[in-house]
Amino acid sequence: MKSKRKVGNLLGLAVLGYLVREPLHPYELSRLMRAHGDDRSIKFTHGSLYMVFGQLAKAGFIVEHGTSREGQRPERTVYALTDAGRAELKDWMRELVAEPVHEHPRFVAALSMIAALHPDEVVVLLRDRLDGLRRQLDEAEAILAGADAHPLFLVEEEYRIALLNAEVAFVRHFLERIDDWRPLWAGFHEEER
Amino acid sequence: MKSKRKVGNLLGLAVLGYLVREPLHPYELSRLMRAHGDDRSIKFTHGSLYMVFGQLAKAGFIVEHGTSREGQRPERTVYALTDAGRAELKDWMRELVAEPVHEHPRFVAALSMIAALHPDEVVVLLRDRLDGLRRQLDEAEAILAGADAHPLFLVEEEYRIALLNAEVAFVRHFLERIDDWRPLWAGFHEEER
DNA sequence: TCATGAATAGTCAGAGTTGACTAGGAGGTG
DNA sequence: CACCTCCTAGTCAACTCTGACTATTCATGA
Repeated sequence: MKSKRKVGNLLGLAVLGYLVREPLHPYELSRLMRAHGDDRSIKFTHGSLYMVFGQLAKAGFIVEHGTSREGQRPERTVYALTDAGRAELKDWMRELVAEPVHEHPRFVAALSMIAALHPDEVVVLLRDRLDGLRRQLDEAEAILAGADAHPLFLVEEEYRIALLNAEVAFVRHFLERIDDWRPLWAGFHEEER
Repeated sequence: MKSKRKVGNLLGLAVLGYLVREPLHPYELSRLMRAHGDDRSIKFTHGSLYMVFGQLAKAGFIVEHGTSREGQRPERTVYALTDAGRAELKDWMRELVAEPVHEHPRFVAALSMIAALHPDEVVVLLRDRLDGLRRQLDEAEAILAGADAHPLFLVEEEYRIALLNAEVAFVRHFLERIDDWRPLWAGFHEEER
């Protein structure tokens, strides 16, 4: 019942998604994705891209579609999608949309151990965090405002903004309650001079 | 300027956080963490725990504190925190609380390629997702209601609930707008029979 | 009392990931 | 026209992680 995907890296999904339109070589895809800002949505380094192409080929989702060369540049291996690849793309997308998965954001880890820091310090740190969240919100809103694409293609940025706003609200609420908890909380830190 | 932590796995942070109270051996910590429900906050498998103990020891954050044995059970290696480990715990916690980091949830990847699916199908999938989110919310709320700990020690569950609610609101809003976008969106899928 | 299963304690192969490195071509500058 | 830097295209070693596996002991009950 453990049926796992042959390629688990979400970068593989992006590769399938681009190859559905036209055959590409890894380096060109790398430029396309950077230009399109896909590194905001999908973790992606230059090195892992070649890995993923190899994995997708081994799994039969893509095949070499010949090589091309431009000027005296090195030869480039162009890949095209297979039918199995097209099917995997659809199936994978369906799963990702329909099934929310319990994830592990870093802030959750920190919150679960927050009592390890003194409340006075936490107040300062959370204010810093609010500044950082504000910067991320500004960045995301600038992207929404500056893009001329249809909102359908910016929906992931809207989602990110929704989560950031929720986090801001949570942190503010947390800050308000720290005073009530201070007596108990500060007690854990008494032996520290 | 790239200063990286010697141990990057957040499970290492949890280990430091527990050892600050008392020396433990890996297996016992494993039980403690499961009993405390820490697997909801920190990704954590039995195997990786031994890895992380090894890494922390190599980095000088913990040291062997002798071995113990109970009955005829196998001998257990007990570890204790060092001063460097105590410092790392504080420093790491400060970073995690103060600096929000751009992360890559799976749903963001799916949203960034959502046009690859037909809008009629997306409507169905998103309703499934709402059901799943509802289940996760019920679970989290049951944990809040059933625990008798001080709210300070449940704050990570409150954060999770805040994010889940934000996602529910986002998905509902998305569903409402699909009709407006349908003409354009369905156009991408015309050539498919 | 003997089997069965659950808990204890840990190892390890294989898969995945990161980031640094190579190596030549194109473009710009003084 | 010599030099420098960025771009193109890809490889690879080292590190990390996952999950399956081993081997022993304790508890249960038929």
